[in-house]
Amino acid sequence: MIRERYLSLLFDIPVKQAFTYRDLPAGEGAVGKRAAADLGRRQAVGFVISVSGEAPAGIESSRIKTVRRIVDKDPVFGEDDLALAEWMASYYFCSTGEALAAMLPSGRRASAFASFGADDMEGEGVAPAALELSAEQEAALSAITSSQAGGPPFYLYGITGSGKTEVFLRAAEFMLARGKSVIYLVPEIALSRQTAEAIGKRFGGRAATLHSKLTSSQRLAEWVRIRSGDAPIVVGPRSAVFAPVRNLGLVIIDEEHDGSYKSGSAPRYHGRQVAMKRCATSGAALVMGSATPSAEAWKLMEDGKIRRLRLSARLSGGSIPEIKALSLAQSPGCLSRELKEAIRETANMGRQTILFLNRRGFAYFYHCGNCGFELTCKHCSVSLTWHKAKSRALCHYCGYETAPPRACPSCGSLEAGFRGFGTEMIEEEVRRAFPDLRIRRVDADTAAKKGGGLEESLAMFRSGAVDLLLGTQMVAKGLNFPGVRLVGVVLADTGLHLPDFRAAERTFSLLVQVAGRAGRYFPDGKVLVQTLRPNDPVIVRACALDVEGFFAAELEQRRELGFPPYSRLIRFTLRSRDPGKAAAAAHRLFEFCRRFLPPDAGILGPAECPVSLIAGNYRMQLLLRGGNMASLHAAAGKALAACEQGRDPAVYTEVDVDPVSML
DNA sequence: AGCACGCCGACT
DNA sequence: GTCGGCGTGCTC
Repeated sequence: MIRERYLSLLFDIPVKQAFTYRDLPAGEGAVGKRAAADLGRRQAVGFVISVSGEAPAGIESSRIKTVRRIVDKDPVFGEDDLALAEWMASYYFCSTGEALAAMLPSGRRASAFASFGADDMEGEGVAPAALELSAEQEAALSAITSSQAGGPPFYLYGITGSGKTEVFLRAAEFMLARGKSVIYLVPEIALSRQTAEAIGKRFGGRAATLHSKLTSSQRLAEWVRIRSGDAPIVVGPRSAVFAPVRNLGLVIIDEEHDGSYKSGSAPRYHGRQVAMKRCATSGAALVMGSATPSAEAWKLMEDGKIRRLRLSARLSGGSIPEIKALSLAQSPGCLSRELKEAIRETANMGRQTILFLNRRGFAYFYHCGNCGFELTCKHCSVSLTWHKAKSRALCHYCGYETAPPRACPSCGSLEAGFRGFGTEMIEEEVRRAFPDLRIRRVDADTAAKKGGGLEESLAMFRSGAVDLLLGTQMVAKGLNFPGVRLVGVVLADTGLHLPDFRAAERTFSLLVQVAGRAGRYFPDGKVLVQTLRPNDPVIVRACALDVEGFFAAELEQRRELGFPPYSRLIRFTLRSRDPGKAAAAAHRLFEFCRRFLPPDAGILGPAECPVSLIAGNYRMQLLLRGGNMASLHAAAGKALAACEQGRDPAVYTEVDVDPVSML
């Protein structure tokens, strides 16, 4: 008689516990495969992490169900993958099942794998012509190719157009030639088409690209192709860091500073952190690059823990464009006289303009000039934004909308209304000022329309059918087009005063990236930055492209305030319908943290989150801060475990290790 | 995370 | 009297 076999399954649920099932009679269950099973009243796919002949202790035999079906013929994860998932689970306080789900192809969202064949390459070519490398590029490449396993990571630091991509590609070629695999991370595949195309051209059928618009069968097929070794180079966003390549030799992180490398939902991992872990265990090299490194990376370079490879020369003779800050303080509208003149001049030359804005909507907030009242969302605490096309005020967090009051609801004054700059408002002003120009607006609203509003707009812009492109960060894609001469940043300081210690870093980075790209693609052009504070050092240094100066000042400030990179953070968010319960839970957690925290570490809060109410949930936050992540982490773990006993079930606790966004 | 069970407000 | 809101608890 065949002995019964028991499978231990992990599921993609926030439950840190394995579930035992009986294997099918044929005994197909094996470690590393997925199994469909009844979990409660629903069916779910779990990951088999162990097989045993012994009945498990601590559960009556009658409660053990039999697995419905074994999904995979061959295992989809191995011991090393499980080890990585377990590391993620402990580091990011998620379940191992959630970590595995993020790593594997049928995981809930995003990550899809597609082959990048020659037929996929449309659009203007990114010349893969094997030009000779500059001396700096050569030096950087040889530093990377001669590195030893276990050595420090490298950082290609240089302005846009200094040839980082070419060094990345050569380093990749070097690894492939030695039979090793390469993972090439890019911020968001939609925003990195150029890079994806360059890699597709360079490596053809050996490259796989990940993106979200694929069927699950295509996904799995590509995943198998990568795992089999047929696609030794993989390009994709943060989830590509899990690509099941064989014999990993190199991980590249392009635009390292980009916030999209940090996952916004469980498991809240950082692609850079996972890459470091994978490289450390596999002995692969790690190379990052950006014109505007993150403050964390900059500090590591200063300390010599990351090797900085500087690319200072601008290739192909491109010069840096004129970057000028314009004060908007006196201007009645949202376009200064000088910006209007530049738009006119550009149009007269038959060239194109891009206007940048980092906020959507017609206006920012409802503001009463008499009593100072602001209209905010009744579910969330953020300002409502006026959408003229809908004639409604709406909340960008929960979607609540309402008709805006004519008079101030607080004091009845008629001096109340919407103030600020949004894409719609600017569109209106630009259209009024330039009725003869063909203007197109691109933002989250227009891009969300199916039929590819964004792609269509960009195609029109590229072909010259549009004179002026207007929109949020996503119009950055248009910066690659040769017809562009003028880039206007409508209000540079909008992000500067957010309640986030990284606000200056992000504003600086955005401005330098915009200016750098503008310079790369139209060196004869102009970048005009409108600001209410033309003398703000962040704006001044951004306009001067003074990265060193910015970080010298910024790091000094971070050091004084004790923020990263001079400390590490763990953020707890406690949310509940009931503000009192959220606050009580936050205080309870605070007490436990205080008990377990080492003396050199501190606690910030508990305090209301900067956005204290989202979709009817009150949010409190608690920040643990310390110089040593290991002890901080241990204390957080103990505090959370202690909180489990007698916790209020009406409060949800979220943990974010190394948070990137504090909003 | 789902998903059901369960206990309080406005409808045929 | 029921339909349905979402608060609470469990999942081998």
